Amino acid sequence: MVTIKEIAQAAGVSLATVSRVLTNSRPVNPEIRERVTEVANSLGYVPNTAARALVKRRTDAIGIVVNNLHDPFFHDLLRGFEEGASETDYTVVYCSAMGHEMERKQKYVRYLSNGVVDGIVLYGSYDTDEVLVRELHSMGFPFFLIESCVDGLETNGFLIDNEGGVYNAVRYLRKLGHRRIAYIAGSSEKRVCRDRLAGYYKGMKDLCLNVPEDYVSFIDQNNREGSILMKRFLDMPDESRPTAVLCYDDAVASYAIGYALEQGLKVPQDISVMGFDNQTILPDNYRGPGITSVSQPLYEIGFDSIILLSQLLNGELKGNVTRHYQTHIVEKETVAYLEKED
Amino acid sequence: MVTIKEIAQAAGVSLATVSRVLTNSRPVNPEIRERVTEVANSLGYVPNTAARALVKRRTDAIGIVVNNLHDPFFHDLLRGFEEGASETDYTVVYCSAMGHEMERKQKYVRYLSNGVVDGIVLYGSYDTDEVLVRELHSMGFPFFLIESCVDGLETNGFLIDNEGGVYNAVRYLRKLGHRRIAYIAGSSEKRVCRDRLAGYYKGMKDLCLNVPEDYVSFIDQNNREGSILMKRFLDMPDESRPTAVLCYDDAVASYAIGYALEQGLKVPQDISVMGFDNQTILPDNYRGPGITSVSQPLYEIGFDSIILLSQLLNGELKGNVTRHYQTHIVEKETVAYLEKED
DNA sequence: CTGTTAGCGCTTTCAG
DNA sequence: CTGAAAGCGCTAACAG
Repeated sequence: MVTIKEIAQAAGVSLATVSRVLTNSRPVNPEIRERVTEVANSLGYVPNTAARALVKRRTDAIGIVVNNLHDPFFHDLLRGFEEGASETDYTVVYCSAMGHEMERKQKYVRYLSNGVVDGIVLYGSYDTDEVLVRELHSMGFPFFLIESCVDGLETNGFLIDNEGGVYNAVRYLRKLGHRRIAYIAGSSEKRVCRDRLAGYYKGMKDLCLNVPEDYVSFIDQNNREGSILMKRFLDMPDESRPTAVLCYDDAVASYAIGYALEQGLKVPQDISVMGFDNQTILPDNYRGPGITSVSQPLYEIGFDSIILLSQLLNGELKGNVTRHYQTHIVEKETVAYLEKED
Repeated sequence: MVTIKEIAQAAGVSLATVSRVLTNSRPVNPEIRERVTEVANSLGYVPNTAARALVKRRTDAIGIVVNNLHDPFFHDLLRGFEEGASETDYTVVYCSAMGHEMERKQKYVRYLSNGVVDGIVLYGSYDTDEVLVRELHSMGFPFFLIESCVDGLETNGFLIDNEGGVYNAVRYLRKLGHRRIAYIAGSSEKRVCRDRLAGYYKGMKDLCLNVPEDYVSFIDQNNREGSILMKRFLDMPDESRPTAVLCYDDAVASYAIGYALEQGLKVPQDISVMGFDNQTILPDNYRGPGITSVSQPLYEIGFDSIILLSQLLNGELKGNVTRHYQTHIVEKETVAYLEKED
């Protein structure tokens, strides 16, 4: 490893001078400046991030921590992060925890938050993340939450109106004539999923629609279970079988639709299905009809989070930033108009 | 920020003792050990990564650098990286350069390679990456290349037999009766693309098949161009129109097929199309038939690269590691058997 | 078993 | 404009 000490010796100047040249922090005799630059280049000098971070207490880097980076759900968000990154001078690094693994997520956050990056964007609403958030908060470390918040803590972040999104979806289905609307819910360990489920209940209640107990089912581990949950709905007797299935997630919707199609049914003619997120890319190379979905602006959220965090780090932002994003329904091909119903 | 100094004061011991407790590096009186641990916890101590890295000259982290992390191409590779990461104790971070941006890639590599991670996995075969590779090499920094190599440099890495893969694809198509086989090639700035194209030419030559000049066309910027290149093939007169189009990439194949389908043609009945990579997820929510493809073991490559790099860092590997992965053809739905031809 | 001390590589006062 | 020196937070000898 080449250090500034070696450069100083080779150029016959002091450490301080080399540092000044390399960081452009103070005027230096042009001749010396050139000599030092030359020596540094010829020696292949690369500044030591750790040493610099230690003394400057800043790294000019931002970290992004998510679960399951490979999930196609992240496609749009990632595009946003990447575009955002190229708009700032910050170096951007990503960390991915598998599954719900909170230990690893914590490990990543700790690794990053002390001398590796200046700020963190944390994505996700697992309840277990609360520990991390509190830790970051009490350290006074700058961070930005997406889809997450902790009671009683003033934090910067973006929230999506998940409850309202599903609520509107229920109304939308009702307007198209549906009354028997079932729901596939996500893990109750995620606030996002609970909010969406609440939106479903609220919508059904406000529209005076009946919610039989077996109209709500939960994904346990994996979105693939969407297919078996769909089977349950389809196996119900004609008079009680739902005419529409609302899914907390496009991925689940894709598996649910996939199952129906496999059974020789037509979507939406035989059953309507609706998702959430309006993901541009779906898992397992889904090839069914375009999924009508509650859309959230994932690209913008990714992009804006980087921009805002960088402004936060530069002190360009006063006070806390909390932004609420609204959703809107994107009509595609999986919801049918119901002529009339009993 | 809580430092070990503060802990030392609060616990009434020396810095060294605190360090010993926290790193478990040496025997410490159990009573003191407990007291220190307690104080550290109550103060919310988190070790400073930068300071530790500086003195230990190791961070127990690995960096992965790619272009366009959001590209669905990376899905399988990412899964491999993530699984690999959870098998080791290394912290794994990802960096993504947009497009071909070599400057940013270099910036990331420099950032990482000095006090942030102990080793880097570099993915990609852009010719411009050679500079980075040489830099890493001359620094003596441990790194691992996927799909990349530099003439005259002994490096660790994985290579895929791209040329052989396309060569076999040509033979496969020929066996099914195809003689008029066209090729859509990728950017000639990537060695991978050049190798695949070479495989095409070699295959065509060995099988004594004619390659009219307009049978080979190049993607310029974006894989979406696959559709206009397909149009060119389809617009050719009956007697010279290719019966099969071989694409350097599944993404391109998906756009090419998409165009044909839009024109009301049937794939493979009207034209056969074949891709490369056997990606499980395709861009823009492709919904055509399953693409017959030359498969490379992306998941394994991702997984193994992490494992091997970690072994390399732990000195468990002697000499350089270079592994060659073979490809195999995965038959799906986009290639037809040609009854007979003129 | 514990404390003191010397750095890791770099930036940044403070003198000159 | 330049150099000497202090020190960022931590670990690793080296003494005790």
